[in-house]
Amino acid sequence: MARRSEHKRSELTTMAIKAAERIVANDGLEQMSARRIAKEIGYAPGTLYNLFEDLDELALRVNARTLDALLRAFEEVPPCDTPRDALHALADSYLSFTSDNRRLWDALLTFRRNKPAPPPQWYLAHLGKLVGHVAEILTRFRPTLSEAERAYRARLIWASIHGISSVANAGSVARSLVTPVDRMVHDLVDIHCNSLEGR
Amino acid sequence: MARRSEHKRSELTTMAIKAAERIVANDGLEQMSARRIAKEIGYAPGTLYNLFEDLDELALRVNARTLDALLRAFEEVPPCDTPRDALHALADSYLSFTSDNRRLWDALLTFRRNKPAPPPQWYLAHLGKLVGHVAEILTRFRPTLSEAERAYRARLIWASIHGISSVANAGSVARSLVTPVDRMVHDLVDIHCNSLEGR
DNA sequence: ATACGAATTGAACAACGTTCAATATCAAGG
DNA sequence: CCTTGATATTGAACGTTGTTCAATTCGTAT
Repeated sequence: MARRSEHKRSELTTMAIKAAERIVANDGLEQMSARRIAKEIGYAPGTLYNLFEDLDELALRVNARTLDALLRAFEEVPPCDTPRDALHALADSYLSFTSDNRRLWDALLTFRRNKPAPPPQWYLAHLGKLVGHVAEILTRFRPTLSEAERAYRARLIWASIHGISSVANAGSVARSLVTPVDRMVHDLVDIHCNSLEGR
Repeated sequence: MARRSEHKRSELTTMAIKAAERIVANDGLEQMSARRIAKEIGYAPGTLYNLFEDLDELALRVNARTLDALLRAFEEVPPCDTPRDALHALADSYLSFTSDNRRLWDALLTFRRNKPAPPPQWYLAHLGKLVGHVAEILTRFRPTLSEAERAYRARLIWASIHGISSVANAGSVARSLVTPVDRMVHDLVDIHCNSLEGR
């Protein structure tokens, strides 16, 4: 049976992605199975393989939407008077996003391709934008900093905060070591700011 | 067939753990399957369930050995003149351990119990010792710091470095953002030291 | 109306963790 | 030495999983 009239291919694709996203958000990445997605959109499992290469690709698409949402949250952070406040605002936005979307964020952190492959370029582009928000603030701290140094510094800040938050969010080893997360991130941002302000 | 004469239960247990460790170290956690472990030790899959509750328990035992090894590496770090050097030495030891034992460390970071359960107490004890090494150095930076504050500060340092290194080591999202890891960790340690030294 | 291409299906395959009745072996008691 | 009871071990089986693919069905163009 071919029901090409009910939905066009593109519709079907987004239906599948949204169903997968719903499953991940509610029950976690490990519950996102081909059969369950298929059931939720009313198609057979095999159909998914006409839309996507893998389940991996589908998971990547879900993660892409999550990254997009975080990026949108960043763009809605109101401007601040001081760069220090701006960094704190960004970090707060980050933290509240990851706690509001715990399972989706967890999926982003824990997802692994089955066959090792380099991350898609749009993935890296998204990350670049995220770090770009930090880098932009750095120009206010130190306008004379070279482009490369600013980018590096932004990555350093981003990675250290992302690291703490990921350890806290993941159900992994060291969760108990990063409590309270909020204060730890706040203090870490302060330390970075102090370091940027000259000394 | 019951071959109780060939190996006693405890021997069999360590045989299984070591086989599992070998598999993880060579081919990664995802290759550690009951059937493969059983084949490597020359027993049937079912036997493993006489020794361990789950495969999860077996994975935990493997991770325990990895944590032990890291702890031993920490204890072999030679003493340093300044606390700053001591922190750097600790961080270097951490980094070289995680890169020398990439897959084992990765297993530690990515492992998830199937049925959610609180981490065993010895797990937390191990982590406590790791952070204890940092805390000890902090007394040299600021002898007057209260016990609680010192512990918190140690966790902050440890978690931020662990975070960066885990993001770098994991095949996850943000790997490209944490290059070069060595320099990032070094700089981060320096920033923490600066912050501790007063400013 | 017919034929062709493509979408869809669902059964099938291999692999996984886990269970459990059946079996083989050991240790002890008569 | 044989019997008995307890326990270790097995391997087939179950229910999952991702993925494939021949068969089927539909839309569209001729």
